[in-house]
Amino acid sequence: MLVDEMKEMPLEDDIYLVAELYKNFADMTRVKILYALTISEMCVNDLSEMLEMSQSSISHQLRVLKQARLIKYQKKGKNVIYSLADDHVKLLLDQAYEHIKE
Amino acid sequence: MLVDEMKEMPLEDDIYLVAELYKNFADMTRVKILYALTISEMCVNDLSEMLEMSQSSISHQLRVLKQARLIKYQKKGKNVIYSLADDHVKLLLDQAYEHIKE
DNA sequence: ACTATATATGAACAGTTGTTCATATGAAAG
DNA sequence: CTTTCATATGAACAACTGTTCATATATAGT
Repeated sequence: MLVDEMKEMPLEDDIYLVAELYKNFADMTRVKILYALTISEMCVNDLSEMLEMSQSSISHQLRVLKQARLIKYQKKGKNVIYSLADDHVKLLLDQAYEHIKE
Repeated sequence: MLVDEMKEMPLEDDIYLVAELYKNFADMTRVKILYALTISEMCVNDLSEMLEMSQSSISHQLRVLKQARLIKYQKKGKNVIYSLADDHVKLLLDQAYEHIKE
């Protein structure tokens, strides 16, 4: 038995944060965007074409992911290049992928 | 560079499953239930009291988690004892916890 | 300054979700 | 077999979410 095994509930605030984090992954469009960005950083239009979805829809969802700090962006001329905020994001995707493939 | 690094989008169906999986974790009540069950298996009334929520609400959410195969149950007299389906579930919780604590 | 291109944003709307309330089911005890 | 306790379920409703459409902002090129 591991010493650090959990035997108590986490704090309400932490549970809130966990649920909020997972909400970002609870929609196909956002998961697609995140997967796309694991392949390569991309501008809004690239994402829009690659995922065959309206620019507006992509843009709205990018805002959600941005606010959750799962992605970051950098302006380049007329474009805005989005990329994953860190490796943790891919880890979360991979973990889910493993789960559904078991 | 890792050999198995992803350079393609997963299939639409797999993305759907990933999003569906994460939906289960995208609600505080369900996350609370799952955390509670990492501590110990429990009947509906235990959960209801522990989380200070109505029996009906807990029962509805247990159904969702059951359908997602994240929990299993076993009847014991008048009670129904719920427990986590497998270790993977705790892993998914832990991963999120790490993320919010970084 | 004007035009074209890229992105962001707000309102509106439909679809989904989580809770409550009332009630049903089911099992055990008397 | 009736009562009690534990759980499940359905309808109703409010809140939330994701898309579309229209429009705003911003940058680059002419």
